[in-house]
Amino acid sequence: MPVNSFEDYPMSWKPDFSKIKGPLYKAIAAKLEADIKNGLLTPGTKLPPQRELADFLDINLSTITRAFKLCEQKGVICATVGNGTFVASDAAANPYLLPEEDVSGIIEMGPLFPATTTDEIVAQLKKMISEPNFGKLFQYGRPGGTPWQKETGAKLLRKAGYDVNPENLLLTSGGQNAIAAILAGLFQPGDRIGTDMLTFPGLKTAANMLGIQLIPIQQKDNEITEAGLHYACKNENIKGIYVIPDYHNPTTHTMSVATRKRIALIAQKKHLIVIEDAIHSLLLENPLVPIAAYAPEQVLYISSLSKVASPGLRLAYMAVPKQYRKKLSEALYNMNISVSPIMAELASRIIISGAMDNIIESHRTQNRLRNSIVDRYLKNYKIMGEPDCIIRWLILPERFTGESFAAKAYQLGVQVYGAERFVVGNTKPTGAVRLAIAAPESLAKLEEAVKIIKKILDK
Amino acid sequence: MPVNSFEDYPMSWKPDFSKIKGPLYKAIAAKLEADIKNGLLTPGTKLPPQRELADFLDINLSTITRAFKLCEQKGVICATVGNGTFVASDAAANPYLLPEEDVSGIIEMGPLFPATTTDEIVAQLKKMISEPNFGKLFQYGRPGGTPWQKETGAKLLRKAGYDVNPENLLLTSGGQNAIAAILAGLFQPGDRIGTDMLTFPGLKTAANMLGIQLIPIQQKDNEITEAGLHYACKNENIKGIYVIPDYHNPTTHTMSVATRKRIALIAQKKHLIVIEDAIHSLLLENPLVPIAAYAPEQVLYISSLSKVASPGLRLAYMAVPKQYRKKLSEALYNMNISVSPIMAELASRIIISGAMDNIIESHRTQNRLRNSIVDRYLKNYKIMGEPDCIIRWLILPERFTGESFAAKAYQLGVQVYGAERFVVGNTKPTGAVRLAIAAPESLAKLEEAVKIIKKILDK
DNA sequence: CAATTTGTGGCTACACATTTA
DNA sequence: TTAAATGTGTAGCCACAAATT
Repeated sequence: MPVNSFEDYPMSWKPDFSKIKGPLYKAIAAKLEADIKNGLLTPGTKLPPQRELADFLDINLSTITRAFKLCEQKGVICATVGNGTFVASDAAANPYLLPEEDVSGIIEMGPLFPATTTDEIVAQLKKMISEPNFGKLFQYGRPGGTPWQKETGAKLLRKAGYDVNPENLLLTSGGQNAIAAILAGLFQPGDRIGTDMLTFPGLKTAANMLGIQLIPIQQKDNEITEAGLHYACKNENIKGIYVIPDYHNPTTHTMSVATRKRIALIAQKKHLIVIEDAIHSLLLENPLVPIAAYAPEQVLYISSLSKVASPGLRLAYMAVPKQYRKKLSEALYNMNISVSPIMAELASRIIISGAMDNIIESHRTQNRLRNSIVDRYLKNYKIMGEPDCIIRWLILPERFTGESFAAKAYQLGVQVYGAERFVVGNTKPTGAVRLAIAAPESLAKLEEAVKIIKKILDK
Repeated sequence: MPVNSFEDYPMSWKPDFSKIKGPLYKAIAAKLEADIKNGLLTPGTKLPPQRELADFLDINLSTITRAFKLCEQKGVICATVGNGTFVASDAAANPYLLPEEDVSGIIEMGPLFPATTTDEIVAQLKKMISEPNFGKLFQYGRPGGTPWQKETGAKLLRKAGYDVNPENLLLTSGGQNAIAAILAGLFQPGDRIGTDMLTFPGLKTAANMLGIQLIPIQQKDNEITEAGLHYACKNENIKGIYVIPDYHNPTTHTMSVATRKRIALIAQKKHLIVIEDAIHSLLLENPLVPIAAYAPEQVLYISSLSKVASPGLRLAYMAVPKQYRKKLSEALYNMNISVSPIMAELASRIIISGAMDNIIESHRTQNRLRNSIVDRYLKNYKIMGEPDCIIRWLILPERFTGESFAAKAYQLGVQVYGAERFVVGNTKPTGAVRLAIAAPESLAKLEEAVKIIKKILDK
């Protein structure tokens, strides 16, 4: 029985556990999660201090801590020493960026579809298929890729500004596959990874599934600060960081050389595992040198073909420091055994033949064209993103939140994603939406969508 | 300081923690793991009781328990109430069944390569590629597959004796991918899954990576017993089971109908998640009805194309009960986004066109031919496995362990895998080796390998 | 069948470090 | 700068239940 009555105290959460059965801490965690999911506790709400709650429930502080830890690992709350515990900002948002099942009537600017140029790929496949030994590719592939596939991969990465030894490459079934392998193979449940305050939702969902926590790192001008990174290392005990150096998803920001060098240096000193997602790097005409080049022993550099060549290839190249190679090969094996040998071979030929250059160039042309349409209509609004980029980041007027704008747009026939989907931890979401400019099936559809967006903004 | 001196007691492990820094339980766990890995403690060794160790080290019992729990989750020890704690039987074996990097001079009968018949597949691909809309397949695929791909998948599963609603199918990038998705999506670290005493190593490694424990279930005549399963539910608190009903890997056993029904019934009663790996089922001319058919709401049924069509397709069909569909789709998305749309389409056409029947039939013919060679030489030994099966399970004379035989065979130029690689928990490994009869590149090579094996046995 | 052995898991106690005021 | 607020993590206590003797 509580010694004091707390009925007068303003506590944001006053659960009742008088008639529960089973472990207390699990019941508390379950109730907390349920109350968040059903909207009783809204994102950003500050929970009562653990001590106060323990007192109120007349149980030990540690029992609350354990309950809260469970919820924190599920990503529904965020706790900071000295500051308190908060309901996570994205607790209510759906982080899975899947295309809608029924898209009739809706112009899709949500999922990150790239421009489509497949003729050269099909041509290469046709050539390949008529060769006498082609059938052999339907047998097992080599886990992580063959030496020649790695060599062509290295050739591609060089175009992105990273001169890597082919031996250090592993092939994966796409960028997401690489990320999942890194998380499952190099991290444990409960481990922490530092990220930008807004980041790629595929990382969020994978980390969440594997019980790995994402910690937003303090930023200035869209870049991680040195102090913020040091802080996260020392006080948040992060084991690694995830960054998107070029055309950041969703903010489109390209990281400065100074920050790249700084991150590399700190990573080396603190033995951080750096996940460098170069998802868009090949879209840049003159890519900056990646962090991986400054700290090759610390950085897992991922170069996916989805956005620069074709998502259907389901292929990415990952540069892996020697110290992590064995664990990562095993993780990839555990998840997929090997990449598709046909796709791996096809990709190699596209790279070697020079077709890849044409493909990338045609993507750029398409992207520029589409961005010029976007600019034509939205130039008076704050809209981030460069001509070669496949996304734009629209900062909204005060009166909108990301989600409210997205909902309005959906009503009028355009799907966009609000900032809430990209938010990490208890970062306050900015009022912004991401526009996937390459997703609409035609330029006309894109124009139609942009007009609708403009109309909402103008109103 | 310990009150008593334990120097006279026969303790199998007497670590010293007088000058450690950092958390005690972590130090204990690390030391234990290290002593197992470096061979100081051998597989099967009984460790001192937790109480005794706690007394000896003059610390609390719970601290030992916590340390042991860490090691148990890594799979290096196995604890049973009332019985004690043992070093895991496979703590020293390499569970990754990868082909050797340098295979020169060695006949490969280790990794589970299937027979190779690719002409029909290549022909289908050629037809497909010349169609006008082929290029569209290089865009993003639908996560989990398109409706028509699911329908053809259902058609295939019907051949294996499972009449499933296409809606309940998900496509995965192979059988291992399906397993990984199930483990990551439906289980938590620390959860337990019941298995046979010997099982597929790909399950072992994936479970190990994800912190999921495998619990061997008591068997009789190579089949899980009802009592054993009840026991595991009640006392080991298993959340699911993993079974290979047809041509079990590695023992080649095909499960009786009675046991299938029994497992289905218990699964329904105890709400077990049943993972039914039908990896070889399509190789049987008249497959038995799977467990899934008796308990469709409990069973995840996996039908991979690797062993019956081609590993290069990197494709499997998974029948998923409605209650698990969302979580599994998300898990697959987190690991791979989607299957390769080209491979999925190709597989569908192979199935619809009837080419799949020819492919499977030609695999059977090849397998029978190879098995007849094996039988010719080894008929006087205890060798399990039927004519259509791609593996054989050779029970060794007393004087061999699986590993010792495998080592001897390797010396003489044949790679086979010893029982140790398949063992779960602290099961005592039987003296046996698995022969992958379809792996040698030619019949001549197979014959050469079998001769060598016979010579070792005859000696 | 009873006593003993042995591991399990929940809750508690407490020292500590950081953040905020 | 100091004191109060607040979360973290290790170690300890204890009731319990299964397996063995």
